[in-house]
Amino acid sequence: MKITTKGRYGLRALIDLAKYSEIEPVSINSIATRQGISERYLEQLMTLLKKAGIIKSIRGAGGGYVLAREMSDISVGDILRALEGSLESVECAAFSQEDSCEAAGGCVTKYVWQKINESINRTVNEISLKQLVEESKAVPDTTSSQMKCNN
Amino acid sequence: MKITTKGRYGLRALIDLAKYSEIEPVSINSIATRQGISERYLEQLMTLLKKAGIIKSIRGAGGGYVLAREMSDISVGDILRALEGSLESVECAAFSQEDSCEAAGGCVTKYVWQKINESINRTVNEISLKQLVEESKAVPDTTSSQMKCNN
DNA sequence: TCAAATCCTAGTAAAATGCTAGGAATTAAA
DNA sequence: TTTAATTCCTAGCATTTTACTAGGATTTGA
Repeated sequence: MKITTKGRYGLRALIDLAKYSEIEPVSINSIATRQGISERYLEQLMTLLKKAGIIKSIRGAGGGYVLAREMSDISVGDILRALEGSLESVECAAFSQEDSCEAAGGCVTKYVWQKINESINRTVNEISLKQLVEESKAVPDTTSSQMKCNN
Repeated sequence: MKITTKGRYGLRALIDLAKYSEIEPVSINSIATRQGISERYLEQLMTLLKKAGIIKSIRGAGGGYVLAREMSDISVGDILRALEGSLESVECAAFSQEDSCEAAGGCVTKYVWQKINESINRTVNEISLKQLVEESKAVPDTTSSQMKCNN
């Protein structure tokens, strides 16, 4: 029931990207340096975010990444699902098709998993990247690379 | 971000235990058979539930387990936390003591993790074992050992 | 005494996590 | 046209976690 480094680093990277990409594309290297994340590892996270249509890449010298759409239109849910895969706490066949699970009728725990899933997704869908970027601009700028915290 | 077999099997086992322990203690073997769970593995889950004060054990022949308190007083949150450890999606030093984390002041993602944590815990704390047992009694009895589903 | 049960410690194969490594392809600028 | 900066792609790999299995000690009702 933990969010992995993919989600944690990736969200931080994306806030960083959003802040710095208004003028020009932001390179993996610059994000990695500011955030204290391995460049090679971050590269893989950017690929996931790109596949999900959250960021766009610009290749070649002077290239980098920019947001693929408005910050206000990107939710933390979109970001975490892109990075972590489904946020479902339990993946239950009965959720998509009741009859795809033999037990569905007699399964009680199903309701528990569904409620957890709904509450997680509702929560992360309600927070937009824009909110976080604004919060981040309002706050003193601790260079993350200097901190021990890896969340 | 997944609930493991500990939480999934353990919750099912506890619903089973609650249903069958009204008259006499229920043995690991009988739960394991009804639920199609490895006896030896279930043993370890029962230890976790016991340590958490959710069930009591009665040793020796004819022994087994019973609930340590009223079903209505046991939440799914209590059960899952006992089995999975903390349900926090991210464990952040700043949650307990703001100053125990150097980054705390400048950390933005912190708010995201906290909201996810709160929503998960609120959700599972609201569901009682009693509700699930009643639901289970109301529903046709699919022997879980016959089903492929391992949730 | 015996058998049914919990209790306790350890081991272990498979999967997931969190990286690292090497180089190919693209492109702006010198 | 070369060079340097960048993304893109595939693979490898050590460590940790998961999901068990194994062996036996201990307790206790019949």
